[in-house]
Amino acid sequence: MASRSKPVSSGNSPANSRGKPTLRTIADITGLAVTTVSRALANAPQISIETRNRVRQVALDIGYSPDRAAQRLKTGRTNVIAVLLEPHEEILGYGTSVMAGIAKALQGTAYHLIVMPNFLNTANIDAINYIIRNSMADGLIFSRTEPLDPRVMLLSENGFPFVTHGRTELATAHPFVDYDNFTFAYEATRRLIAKGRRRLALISGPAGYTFAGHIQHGFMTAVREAGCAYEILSDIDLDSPAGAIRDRIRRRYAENDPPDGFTCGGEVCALATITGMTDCGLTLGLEYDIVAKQTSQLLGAIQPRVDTIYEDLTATGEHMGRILLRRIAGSTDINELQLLLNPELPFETQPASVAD
Amino acid sequence: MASRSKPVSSGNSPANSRGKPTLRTIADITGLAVTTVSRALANAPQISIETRNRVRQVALDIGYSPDRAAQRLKTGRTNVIAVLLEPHEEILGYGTSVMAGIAKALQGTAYHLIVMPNFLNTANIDAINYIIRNSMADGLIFSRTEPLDPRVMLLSENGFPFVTHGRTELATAHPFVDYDNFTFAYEATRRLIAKGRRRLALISGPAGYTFAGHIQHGFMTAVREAGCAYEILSDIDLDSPAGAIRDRIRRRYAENDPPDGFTCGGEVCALATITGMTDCGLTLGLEYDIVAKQTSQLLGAIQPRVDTIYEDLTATGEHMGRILLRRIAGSTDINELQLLLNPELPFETQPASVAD
DNA sequence: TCGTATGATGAAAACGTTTTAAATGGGCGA
DNA sequence: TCGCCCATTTAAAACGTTTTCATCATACGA
Repeated sequence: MASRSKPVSSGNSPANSRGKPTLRTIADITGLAVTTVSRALANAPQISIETRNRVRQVALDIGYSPDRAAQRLKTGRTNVIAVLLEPHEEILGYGTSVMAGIAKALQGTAYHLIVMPNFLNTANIDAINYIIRNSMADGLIFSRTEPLDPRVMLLSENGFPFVTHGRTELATAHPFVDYDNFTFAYEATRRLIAKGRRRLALISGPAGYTFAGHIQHGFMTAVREAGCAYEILSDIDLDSPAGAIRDRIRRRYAENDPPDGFTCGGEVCALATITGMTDCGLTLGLEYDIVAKQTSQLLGAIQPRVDTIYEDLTATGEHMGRILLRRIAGSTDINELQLLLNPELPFETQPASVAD
Repeated sequence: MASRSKPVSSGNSPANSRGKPTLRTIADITGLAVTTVSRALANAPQISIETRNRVRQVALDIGYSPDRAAQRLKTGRTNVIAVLLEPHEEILGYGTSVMAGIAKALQGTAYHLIVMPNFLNTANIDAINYIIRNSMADGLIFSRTEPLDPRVMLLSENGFPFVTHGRTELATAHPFVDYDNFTFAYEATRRLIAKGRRRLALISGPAGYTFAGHIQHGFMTAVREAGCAYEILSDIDLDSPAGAIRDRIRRRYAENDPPDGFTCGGEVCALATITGMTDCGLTLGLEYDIVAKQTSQLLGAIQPRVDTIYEDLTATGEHMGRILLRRIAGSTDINELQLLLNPELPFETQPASVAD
């Protein structure tokens, strides 16, 4: 009894020792117990509806918000989503767009987005191990999957919630959002063919990534259907510095039977290709054409004559965020955890967008 | 006595209920008290050196790492740095570069980087208020300051540690990292003049931001020194869509005395300018010149004839991170909390880089 | 031999939550 | 009237740290 008898509504005592209102503050004001307040705020059915409302009102009045550290300590949930940032993502705002999307999905939830950059250019399996072992997040998002991605395997084995940007060829299904790069490359290449181009070249993603294979597959399917000459430009890929791509194009043009149509997996690489061709005295739309994947507004304005197919990275991020939340909430229904975005459809009409 | 007598080294008991080793685990293994273990790991001088080593070894062996939530709850420190992400930062990887730099500075420390995107296009004063009130981070980083930036005022008043990318004109000094945009614009414009250009135009930052003023000031100083004709292109700025800039250039060229030299504050805007001029039948390096600020490898490779002056955003981020850590650690020495990066010097030779 | 300074360790409380288990009191059937 | 159940509410423990204060040898000067 002598120990801490309830101060019975200490009136205007607004906060605790640190100055921030806590459950205890609300308890003192309402005359309820901390337990009750906690339950009321959690909307527990066992608390009477009047009490719930009263508590909520007081919480609002004094500007209460729960202490994340305490919640995390008690529940074991971190309320954190981690995104692995790759060096390649610096270019053209890939990372920023995706993160903006993720953040959008996380808006209004208790989740925060933390960024874990991968400095070592290694596969970031160590970072993932670290995150799992120290339970630093409730879920993980990363991009650029490989067909047999060791990161996916590690996470799957540990039952750690994650979503990838990109698919794998692993037996066990896992949550992902992916852009249909096959269709992209197929359609892009067909557009070149429709423009009358017959000697086609592809600048694809870096070898080893699943999406690079999809792009090549789409390209190959289109050129074989049409029976065109084709080549996949060696020594360079989407991640190559623009200068390297430009030089490669110049070199290629000096050789026999240069391409007259380019399927480019990215904007920078399209610009670099144009630069190289311009240096050789060729004009886009006249002697050759380009169809490129577009992920920003840059290309459309700079080079309107580059035909593009759009990939909405912010939407991708938003989908990944939503799917991850579902996964964390316990969903195992793979249908609502996987999403293949269609190059044609705008964001609004995508299925998962209306799912919740 | 009956209560919890020490299990005296329960041998191979590796972890707690949740499966993660804790201080208690180490305490049980070593036979020490939790207090002692905590102190040993904190390298407290009162703990004998042998004990410290032994504890550290055991911690290493069992893969202990402290629970952030518990630390945070107890100490009130979050070990989190928040960075406010602006919409404009999607373009050309500004945000990603800066974040990569910040993360680099945070590497090896206990700090995590969390991203708070600013969706409302408003001044993000609300987000900052939220961060302060709920003590969601130990420090804050944001960019694009205004001369009388209300965010800076709010944070200063609350004594909340922060670093800005950009200066203000407020009376009370605050930590910042800034690029010397005056010198950039001054030198850029002088280069145009040196190339013989005499009708100069500027595409500056959006009105209202401090750095836009600096750029204009540098530009004006150079053109007045040389007595050239000049103009600051109205209706557009660095943040304008590339298409808008291109159109504006075309329109301007249709009028009297079009410019023959452009000082561009960014790469996209330089490319858009080139596009507009090309549309008017003009060739870069022949009829006109451009000097632009470069923040990526894009422009150099695409348009080598654009003269550029480099701003290293990753380095900027790294400096901001380091300065913020100093500030959080309690430094009030304004000399080591402010840094004006010189356009000429490469990163390695900057003062703050060697400071620690 | 005693008291005390010293160097090392330990017990317990606290941070703010959630959760398990228990208490309270009224209503109701028998 | 009694016992029981239901609807609410509460007490207390726990999550894993850090920190305040206390304990305990041991050594030391007298």
